[in-house]
Amino acid sequence: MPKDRAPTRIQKKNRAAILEAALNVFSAHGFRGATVDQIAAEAGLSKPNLLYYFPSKEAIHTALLSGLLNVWLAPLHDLDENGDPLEEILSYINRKLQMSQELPRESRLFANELVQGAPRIRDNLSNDLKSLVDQKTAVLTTWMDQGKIARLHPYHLIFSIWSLTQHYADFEVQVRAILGEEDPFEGAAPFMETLYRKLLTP
Amino acid sequence: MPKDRAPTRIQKKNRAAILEAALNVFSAHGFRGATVDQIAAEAGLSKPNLLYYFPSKEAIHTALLSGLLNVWLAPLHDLDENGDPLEEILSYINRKLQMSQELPRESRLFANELVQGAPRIRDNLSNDLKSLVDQKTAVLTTWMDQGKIARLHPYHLIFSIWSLTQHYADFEVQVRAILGEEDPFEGAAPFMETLYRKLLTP
DNA sequence: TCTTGATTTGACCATCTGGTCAAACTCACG
DNA sequence: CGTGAGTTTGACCAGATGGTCAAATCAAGA
Repeated sequence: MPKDRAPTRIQKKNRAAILEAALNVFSAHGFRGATVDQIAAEAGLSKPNLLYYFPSKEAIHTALLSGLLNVWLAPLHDLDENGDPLEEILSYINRKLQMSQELPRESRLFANELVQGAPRIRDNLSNDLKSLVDQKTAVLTTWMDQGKIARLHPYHLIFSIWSLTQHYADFEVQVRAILGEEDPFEGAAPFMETLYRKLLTP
Repeated sequence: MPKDRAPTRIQKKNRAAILEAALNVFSAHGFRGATVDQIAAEAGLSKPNLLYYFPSKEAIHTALLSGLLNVWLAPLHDLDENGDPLEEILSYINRKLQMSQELPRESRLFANELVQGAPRIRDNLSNDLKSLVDQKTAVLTTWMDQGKIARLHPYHLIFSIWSLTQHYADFEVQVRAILGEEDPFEGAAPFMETLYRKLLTP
């Protein structure tokens, strides 16, 4: 393990390669289903070499998840209480849908973890996520109080956005098995726009 | 392995115990994350004894999945083209939501499999599932043509129902982390009823 | 170029895991 | 109660897996 100095050129390159490989492998097979050998091979390193950069399989997973959590929550963070309510929400939905399209591995990484009870990120859920959601549902509730959007259960409104957008990444095989050649996102975007316009119009 | 005669009392009891235990373990840890020892212990059998009833870990998983696929698809199968369109769809949604509540392990079993690319049930998706969905989307399209429900992309309408209802089972930890003590399904049912009434009203 | 710290690796280890097998035990039934 | 089929188990195996370590190699600054 290198000293705690500034990372060298090689360290930067290899750490990045490892995290990229780990994202591939963990998102496709889950934590338990992924092997260190697999990640090392995909990163173009030997196993001992990989373990020179991260002390354990778990450490790689943790580094990956905590690094991505911010990326993952950014769209919700951006929801602006001073913007136009309907447009803000629709824009949030579009960003989430775009992330499902452009970052499906990240989506499945979290899905894998959550489906199995989130044993390695439970704390993040109860703390960071919970407080962010509480903050934003307060905004939603204000908008409802002002009659700017329809009155709905704010938590379930958020859940619906998450589940609908992430479905296309998390269950991509199923979506593709049913749609065949048709591009999932081409239909998804207008469907969701219609859905939330109808739902949120007071 | 016993002969292919009618199963004995002990065979029935043990096979059932194994499948029940396997449902617990596979749904909580995924195929790769589950161990035969774990399933055996949970079923109250020794590992060799378990492997006397099923030839391999994979065989248990297959038996479990194929046995549950019918249960899982039954609500969609029941969608009746001769019923009242809106009520039929709302009733389908309620049954799906109820399954999420009463059979969360089954939901997570499929979710685990799907998130990882459904390596063991790909065929079922492209065959059974695809044809059932095609059949039912035809019904939905007819209803739309007749102006009885709003015109929407029928596949995405189905996806939305799946994702919204199953979200509460598959990502239960997350839902609970955010809702706290509040019962998820108490809010989910009316939320979804409102959503789909607004969405489907022409 | 030399030196020193950073990087890489082959060999190795303990444990876990799916699966096998022969021997022992139990049960139902004539 | 004897017997043969059905059931259970301890001991075992091979391969996979996470991780270690000392030795070898490499890279960059003095």
